[in-house]
Amino acid sequence: MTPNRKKPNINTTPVELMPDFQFAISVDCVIFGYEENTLKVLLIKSDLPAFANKWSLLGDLLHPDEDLDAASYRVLRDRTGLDNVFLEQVHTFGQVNRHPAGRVVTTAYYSLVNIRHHQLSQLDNELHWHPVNDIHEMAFDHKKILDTCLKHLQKKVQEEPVIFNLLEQKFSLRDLQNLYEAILDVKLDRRNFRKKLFTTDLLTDIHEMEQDVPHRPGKLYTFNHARYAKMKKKTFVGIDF
Amino acid sequence: MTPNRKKPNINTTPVELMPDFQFAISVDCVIFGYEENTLKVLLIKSDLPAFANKWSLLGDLLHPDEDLDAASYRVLRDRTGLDNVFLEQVHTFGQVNRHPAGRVVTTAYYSLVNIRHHQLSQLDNELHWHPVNDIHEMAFDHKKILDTCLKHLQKKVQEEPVIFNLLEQKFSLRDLQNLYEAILDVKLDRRNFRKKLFTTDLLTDIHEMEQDVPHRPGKLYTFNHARYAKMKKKTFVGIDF
DNA sequence: GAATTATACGTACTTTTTACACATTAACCC
DNA sequence: GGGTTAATGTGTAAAAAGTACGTATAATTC
Repeated sequence: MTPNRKKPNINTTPVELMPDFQFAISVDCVIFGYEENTLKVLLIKSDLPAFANKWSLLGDLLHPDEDLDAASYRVLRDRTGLDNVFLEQVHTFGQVNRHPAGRVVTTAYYSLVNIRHHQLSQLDNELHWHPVNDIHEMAFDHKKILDTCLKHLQKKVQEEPVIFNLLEQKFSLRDLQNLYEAILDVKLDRRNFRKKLFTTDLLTDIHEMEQDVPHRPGKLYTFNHARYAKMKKKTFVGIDF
Repeated sequence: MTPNRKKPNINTTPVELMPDFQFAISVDCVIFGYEENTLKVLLIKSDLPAFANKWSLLGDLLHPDEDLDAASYRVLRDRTGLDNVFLEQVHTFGQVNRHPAGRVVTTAYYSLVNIRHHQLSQLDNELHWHPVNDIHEMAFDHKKILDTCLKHLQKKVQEEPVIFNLLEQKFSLRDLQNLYEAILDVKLDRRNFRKKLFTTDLLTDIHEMEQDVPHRPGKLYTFNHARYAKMKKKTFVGIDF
């Protein structure tokens, strides 16, 4: 636990650095979005020859004077222009040979963003939203990271109302149900879904209706952040397996 | 994401190493045990002057040719002599100044062991089991790590039957309930607890009774690993917040 | 052997989950 | 403009799970 070495500086010899301070650390962000009834993830074409034409998560190396969490926020901000978005650490991947350029341990985060709230940088023409279910091969161990984050998301949306980060501010119950179904990959009963959601008391009826839909328009709601903040956290004590 | 540098070797200059490969990575293990109706954690006296007389988690630096998970298993094996025990990654802590010796990012794991199944090394007279609730100050950011892992454990024991790792192979329902109560810090109704546990069908009645207890002896049970393995994982789909 | 204490078991009540049916509204098509 | 289509909006009964709680039994202690 204790690296009894002084902080390396420009005069530090390699021998002094070795073997403890020879690691690189990166963060990788699984940025989820939702569009056309489909859960998507933002990917970039890998810039490594070893992974030519493979898609890669958005990541970067941790800077020497940067907190780990800050690095993931930086990646997200730089790539999407978005700030103050939902971002959570999931898991750290540290297989010896996971990166061809050397020993790079990476910490995976996932983020939930509203696709329409940002513009992909014009410069980033290698950046694209991909339906999560269409992704089979990726660079590095990124498929494994994606799978891990997706499982985490599936669990999370059932425990906390983070799902609203993926929707427009105003949404119909149908939108919300479609999104749950897309993430969880299940079909839900419409009537029981509505009942359940209304008992949470977190939806505000804004007395507006959907516009330009080719069927009877549904009511629009917003997520009541204030009420959720005040909600006493469910001190769930049960055994459930 | 791409450190375009060659793998460092003994001839690599510091300038080449900087700034990417100047991190150290450690693992820290929160090793939980259960004794005298109390949840405990295995700690060691910090060997850093900066944290003299503070207690510290068991950890070590990641070796250059070692998987991250392997490092945590190594720490556990070296310290407790135990192998094949429950061990799970929880979170990675990467604040810039969390370690006085330099930039060390640490990945926290927690483990559940049976205190009586191992002997603390005679050499490790600085190693002790501490009641979790008595710990207030620790070295580094280890108190925060401990708290994070404890919360994780509290959630986990309600979702999966990992708790049996902390008990003897044979245990009474009272033992089991006491342990749940110690971990979750709640009082449970004895009758409902029994009912719930029996519906899981994971306890095997071995037709033995407690010995040498100063009251009516209870039946002893074992955890049915085989049945749990066969149990189809509860594909829980619900919204619960 | 009476008092104490913990085990073992059962039942009524409440809450949550699940399954399922019908009327309503707006767009579309002829 | 009226019938068709496809979605929204609401209600109710049965099943399952969770909660509260009473009493008999077995072993120890004094």
